[in-house]
Amino acid sequence: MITISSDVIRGYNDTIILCLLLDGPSYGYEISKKIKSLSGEKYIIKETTLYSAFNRMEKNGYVASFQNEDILGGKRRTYYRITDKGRQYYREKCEEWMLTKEVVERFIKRD
Amino acid sequence: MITISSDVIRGYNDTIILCLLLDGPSYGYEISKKIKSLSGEKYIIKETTLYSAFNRMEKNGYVASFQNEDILGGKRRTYYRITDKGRQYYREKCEEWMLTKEVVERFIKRD
DNA sequence: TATTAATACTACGTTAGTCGTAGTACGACA
DNA sequence: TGTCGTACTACGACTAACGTAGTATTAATA
Repeated sequence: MITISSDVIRGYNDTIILCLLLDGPSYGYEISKKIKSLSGEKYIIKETTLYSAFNRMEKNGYVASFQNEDILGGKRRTYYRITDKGRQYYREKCEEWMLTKEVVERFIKRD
Repeated sequence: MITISSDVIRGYNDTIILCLLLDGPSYGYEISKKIKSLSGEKYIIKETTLYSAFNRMEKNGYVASFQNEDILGGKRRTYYRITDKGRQYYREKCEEWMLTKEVVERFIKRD
């Protein structure tokens, strides 16, 4: 089965994560499961990649984190929510994606 | 004007270069001009990126280089031609592109 | 004819994202 | 009691792309 290598998806990890956060706050493990299932198991993000993306994006102000203090039989987690700045960044990356798609196809399609 | 950042196209530089070499042997400067014009100036590859891609791909056996000994008023250049292995790699990357496109759109489109 | 612009590279150290490996800790279930 | 799943964190390695700089030849222009 063909899967997606980290090299080719690299530029879109942040965008994918932000997109999933549009639905509401989430945390590492949940995000990684969602990426796996929504991609039809074609892309499995590495834990280290995911958590370093969270750190990077928090530094950049695209996401904000909080702890789930109200643990009702659950485990302690670090939740992330998307910020307004993150929403803006997401929209820009979507536009860039449309453009990238167009341009790459101009080269790819000529086979 | 929106342009394409190196981060998002990163995974496809080699594929784009190989694609242009399908037309026949070429060299650095020519490839960079072609990328610029074919992309509608939306993507301008850096010289260092381009030449290091050539080196990498030659090491991997995707391209082979030769000098233009027969200079007729032209400059000395290093030409690259795509190999069979490179053609195979190109085809694989095209398939991976189709898949990546599908998967990324699954996330991007939900806005 | 002198100078500038365009061509065609090469060298080198830096940065940033991903990776591999490893380890911690808690809860559920058998 | 032990294993599996969950939910992370730490750390060093790797590599593609970057910025900057410099070299050398040819073509165009003043």
